[in-house]
Amino acid sequence: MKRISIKDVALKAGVSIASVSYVLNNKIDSRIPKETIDKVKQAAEELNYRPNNIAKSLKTQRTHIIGLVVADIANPYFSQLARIIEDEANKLGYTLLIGSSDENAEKFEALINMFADRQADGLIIAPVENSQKCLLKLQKQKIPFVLIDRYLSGIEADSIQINNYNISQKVTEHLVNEGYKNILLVAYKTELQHLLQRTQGFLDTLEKNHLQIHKNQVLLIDKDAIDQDINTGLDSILSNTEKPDAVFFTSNKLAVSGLKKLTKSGVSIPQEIAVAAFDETEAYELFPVSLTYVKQPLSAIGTTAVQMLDKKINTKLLPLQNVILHAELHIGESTKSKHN
Amino acid sequence: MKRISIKDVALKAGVSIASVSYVLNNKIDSRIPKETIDKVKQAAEELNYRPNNIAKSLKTQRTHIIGLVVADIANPYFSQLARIIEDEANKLGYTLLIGSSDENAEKFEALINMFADRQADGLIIAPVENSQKCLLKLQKQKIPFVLIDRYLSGIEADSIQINNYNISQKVTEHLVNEGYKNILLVAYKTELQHLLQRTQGFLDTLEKNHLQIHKNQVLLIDKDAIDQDINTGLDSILSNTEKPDAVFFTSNKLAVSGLKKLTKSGVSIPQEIAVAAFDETEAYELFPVSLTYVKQPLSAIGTTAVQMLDKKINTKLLPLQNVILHAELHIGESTKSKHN
DNA sequence: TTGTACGCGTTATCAG
DNA sequence: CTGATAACGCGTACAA
Repeated sequence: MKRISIKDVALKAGVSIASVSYVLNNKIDSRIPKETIDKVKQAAEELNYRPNNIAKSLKTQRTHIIGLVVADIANPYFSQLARIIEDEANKLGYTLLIGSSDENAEKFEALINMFADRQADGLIIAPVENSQKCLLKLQKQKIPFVLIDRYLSGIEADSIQINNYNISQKVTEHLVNEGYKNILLVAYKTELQHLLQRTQGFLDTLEKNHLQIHKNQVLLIDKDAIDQDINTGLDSILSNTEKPDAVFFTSNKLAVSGLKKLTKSGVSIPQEIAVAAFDETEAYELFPVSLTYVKQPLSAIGTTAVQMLDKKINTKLLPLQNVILHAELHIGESTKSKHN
Repeated sequence: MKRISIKDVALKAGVSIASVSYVLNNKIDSRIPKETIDKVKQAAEELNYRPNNIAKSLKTQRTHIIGLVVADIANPYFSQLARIIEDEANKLGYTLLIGSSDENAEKFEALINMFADRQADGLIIAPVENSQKCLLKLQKQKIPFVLIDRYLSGIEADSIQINNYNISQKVTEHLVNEGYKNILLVAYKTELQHLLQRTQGFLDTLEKNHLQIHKNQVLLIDKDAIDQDINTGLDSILSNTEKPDAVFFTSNKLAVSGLKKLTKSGVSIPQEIAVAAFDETEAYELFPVSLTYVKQPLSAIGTTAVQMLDKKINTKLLPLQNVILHAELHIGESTKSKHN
């Protein structure tokens, strides 16, 4: 019981291979008699013919595969996004290949190469630090791609970003307005632009509000040792005489780790310390206090990414496009002002 | 700047394409002179030759692609599992294709067909209700697959399961031993065997301990309306005179939804009602009381699934294998006995 | 409508 | 025994 090929269909229908191909691809410009069409369709049906995508790809140079590179598919931010991308990709006739880079430039490059070797039609990429050369290579190879979540300085590429600087300002402003004066920012040690913007938005807003910035204003965390750095960092800061009255975590993982730590340290939220976080995750829902957090437009990011990529795949020489989508601030009890 | 093909390498090295193929695939049985080997390797290197996987697949009938069908990649249980499977698959030289079925038999079939059309070498599948015919078709097509998480009655297939019945007994026994006498089970309305076993393990343990089973002992939830069903279900049960003193949730999503509801209803855990849950998720960590939960051996499930599948792909006529892995009970504060 | 070259490796076969 | 030739896998699309 071997695979049914187009040849078998042609034989059964009593027509040529070419006719079968035309009929099955609806390329009936050259008016093929209705009779032939019916014969072919019936034969294909009866034999349960399934075209061989591999042969098709070999000839057409298209695979209808989209590769998605995320930092870690186990991170809810990326798995939620992946799900949205999967659905949109399927809708447009693509199959999704997913890979996790672990924020590691070598793994990242290996993934990109793997996707390139598989001749994915295009890539949706959350780039990691120091992946510029890799992306440049991709551009040289003319493989269409769209950056999401992050972008890199020194790379001119299509991208979808959110208003990181702006929303970070908004969060900070909200905290300031609620009367918090010593706000701690917890951020990653990183050179990723989108994360630096979050920090910058924070700092600029403090300054704008004439709050002086001291050296412990920002706690930097190594992404490879989150729990540990949070533990020692917060321990040190909490034992200080000048404890912060609010903490702003710039990612979901930092927030989850930080909230665990604060709880374990017996800090009451928001009475003792207020908390604001980035991203949205199931975990926030089980925290006893409803959180103030930055809600990213995941659906829009995912669908836009796929649609942009699809357009790039089908159109040569499209002008670069950098879409900025807007995250919104969701206000919860965790930043309820002390003086209200 | 078009793709470099094997022909280009042969030309540059001054040998035949056959020799290039042999050298690059390390098929040097027929002792090819070292000189030729070096020339080929150098030419390939200089031209930066990348073999065309599509052409290779067309000939060899192997794609080195594994398809993974989960209920929803956005569910942390599946995304964590997917990550493990991804890593193991890569280690064995496969690329992972992921699809979400939404527990929907039609989507499920569409995914399976898509993967079959892409000629995945094998599939790792979390089957949905009423997908028997689809799996039988797969067997007829001789596409190797391994079932995970669930299995279906009426299907003889390789599978990896956990000790659902047993661990459910263990959880129930733990609750009984802690002195709880009116335990509510929250489970899905379903015919999926692995979930029924969880319920059965629960019921049998009650019986064994001479606890009478009343009609509200099990709250059945529609998977498509979890929050809603949990809300109304728990409302009704909590307003009863005979309130349960413990609740056992049989999945992570049920637990998260249920814990939200219990908290909102002002139920104190475990003083008023104890809670045990299934699966492990980040969300549990932010719940103010450390939870008692069933920890599935995700790593073992993922790696075993890939290894079994790999073996099936490479060996015809392997005897069926049903691996049972053991989940463990993790005991937290949420089931701390009242009389201690 | 149809014959057929082509996309690109793999591997059986055969000549040197 | 080395290594080149060519059939093959299967659709696509141009030329006839």
